[in-house]
Amino acid sequence: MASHGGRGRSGGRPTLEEVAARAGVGRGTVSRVINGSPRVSDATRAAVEAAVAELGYVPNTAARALAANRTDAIALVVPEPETRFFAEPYFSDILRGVGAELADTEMQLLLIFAGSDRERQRLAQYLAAHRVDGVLLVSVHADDPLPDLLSQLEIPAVISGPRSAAESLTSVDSDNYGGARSAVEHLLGRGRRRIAHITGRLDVYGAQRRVDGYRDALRDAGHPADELLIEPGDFTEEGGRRAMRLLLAHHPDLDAVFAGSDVMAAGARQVLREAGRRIPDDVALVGYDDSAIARHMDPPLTSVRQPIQEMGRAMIDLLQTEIADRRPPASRGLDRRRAVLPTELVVRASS
Amino acid sequence: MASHGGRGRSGGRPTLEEVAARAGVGRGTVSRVINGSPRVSDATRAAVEAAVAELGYVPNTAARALAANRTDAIALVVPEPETRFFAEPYFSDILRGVGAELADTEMQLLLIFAGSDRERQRLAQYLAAHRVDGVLLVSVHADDPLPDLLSQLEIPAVISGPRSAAESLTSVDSDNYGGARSAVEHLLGRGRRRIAHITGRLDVYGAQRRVDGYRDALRDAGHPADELLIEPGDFTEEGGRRAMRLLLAHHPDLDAVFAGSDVMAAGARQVLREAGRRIPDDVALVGYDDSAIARHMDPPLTSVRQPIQEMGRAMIDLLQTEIADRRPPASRGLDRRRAVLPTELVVRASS
DNA sequence: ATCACTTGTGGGAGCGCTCCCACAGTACCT
DNA sequence: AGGTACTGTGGGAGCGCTCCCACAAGTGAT
Repeated sequence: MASHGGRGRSGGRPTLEEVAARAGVGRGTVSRVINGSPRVSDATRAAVEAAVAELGYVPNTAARALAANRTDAIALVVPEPETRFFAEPYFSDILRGVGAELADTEMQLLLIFAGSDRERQRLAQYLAAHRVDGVLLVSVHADDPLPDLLSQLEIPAVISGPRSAAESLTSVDSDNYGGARSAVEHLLGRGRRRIAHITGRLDVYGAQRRVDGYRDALRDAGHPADELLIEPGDFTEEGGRRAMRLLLAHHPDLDAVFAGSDVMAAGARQVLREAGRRIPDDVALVGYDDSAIARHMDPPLTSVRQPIQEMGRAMIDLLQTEIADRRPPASRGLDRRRAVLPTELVVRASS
Repeated sequence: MASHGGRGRSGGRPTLEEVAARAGVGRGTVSRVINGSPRVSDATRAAVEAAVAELGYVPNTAARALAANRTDAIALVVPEPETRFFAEPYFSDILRGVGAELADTEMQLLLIFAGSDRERQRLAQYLAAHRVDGVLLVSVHADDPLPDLLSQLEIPAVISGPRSAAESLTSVDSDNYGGARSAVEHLLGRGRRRIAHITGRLDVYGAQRRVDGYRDALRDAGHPADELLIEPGDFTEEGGRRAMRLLLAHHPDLDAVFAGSDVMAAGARQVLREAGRRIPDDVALVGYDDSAIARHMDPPLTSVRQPIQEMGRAMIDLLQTEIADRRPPASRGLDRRRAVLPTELVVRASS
């Protein structure tokens, strides 16, 4: 286990060649062992592994990247300013999910913010230099040029939250439609009838799908949606407050609010409380994301849980496949892959 | 400006050699231009730059890393679980500061969490592979083995928040002692006399220094500190609550609280409010960090501002120096560098 | 005119790997 | 006996740079 600390006589790090000499084999064989090729006899493998341990050999990443034309690194690109990244639990949850999935890999994860023009400039340079094997995109707006840049540079990419039903990149999504439906059906089941919806940014496809789910749930239950009860938000707490104020002003009789995110629900809650409405007695409240905010809200917030961990896992899986597929200049099929993961309603005291 | 998109005929990315051929010069000359060497005539430089633009040349990072034995990347290592990273504004502030300073550099910043044993394992591998030129360490506890590992591997490192007065690594710090003094002097100036202190984790050197500043400010003003008014916290909100409860129970006559962080001040505020104490009328409250929390608290919190941006700048500066110094196997002097930056008291309604 | 230096330039060597071809050895058919 | 196939192995070539030596050309002192 313990490396004897015995480095090559030159004081530098040991190389493949030195390991090979020590193990009494050729350079190619050591390379095969290091890379887990099956075409090595057990005895040879053992000898090489012993030499590796004795010398404390660690492969030189740069040499490997140069020779193999891959970097073993992928980037998580957040096209938002850092402030939003830290403010929104969604991002850190995704990061955690991806990180967990990557933990047993050799892959290195890079976190790159591309909120400002300057940062985007840097990112473009970075991608042009092919410093990563693939890219994970989160929270991309409909008009963002990034996906085009990526396909132009032929860099494998997976997007979380497709930009539209016709998303051209491989994508991972949660079932926004189904999640919204289950939230509204839950409220209907609790006897609520005047159910408002504070939407997310409508240039985000997932937010649209939640509106669709909200509408369809009401319609299918025989209570077609009152379009006026749909108030656009923007995923921020302040947006939630603003929307809630408008809703209260125009529809004082509402008895439930389905917010497109927990953060907006938090804003809504504040306004409701200031208006003297009790939760859930007067107005039931349901959020989306099931973030830490939901658990710590007073009262605890019913919310739609997205399987973030699984989404991270799925993103990595798909990206690895893309990377592997692209290695030979394959027939880049039009079979864009797409994963949609189920959501789960977590019922708490707010509804 | 616009790259014509004309890649080498082979469809791959253009190489130095191709740029050289196009510009009618040798490979070495192109390399000199790319790396900004002054030993190139203006005419040649212009020709090379034109060729670079026409071909859309971007240097191959792996080849450069292999040949030059450097990676142009540094890591920001956070020896904490990700959750704490996202919960504490201090980290994101530091990240922002470092990121801003790095924006005009070619340097790439990597964010690495080393909270769990598994993550530390990975980090050790990572460092052993020398995948970064240097390391920025934040929030390291006194008994952490990481600094030793770094000096063993001879990886340049700068630590933010030295572990002790005898810190062996190059360090950047804010003037915790002076900051605490100014907070206490401010409270004294407002006529407060029973000033309590909720400390940070005392295995963090900066937290100790704040206690020292608190003590000395009181002593120098002729009101030696009542040691019982010093209550240990742990930088968390819950810790702030706990400490505040104890303080109120044992010292109901206190008229001011100096908390070692804004987060703890938020916890303290909650307990004070629940106990019916008005802020600042009954009890004045001062925090530390001047984070977003301080601005958004009700009432807004007086807090000691650390020049995070400047600290980030200083860390990068010092690290770059370390990296440059180490390039030739220099006489590793014992002249450990250390920067201490001044703090500023931001007075708001809470005091 | 000679020498000594400086400036700008070209290109060889080499960084530490991966990829792949060559080949020895063994096994199992014809 | 020859063919065919597969397994395990060694080592050459080459990835795209940087470093550095060599050297031509110019400059100025002797």
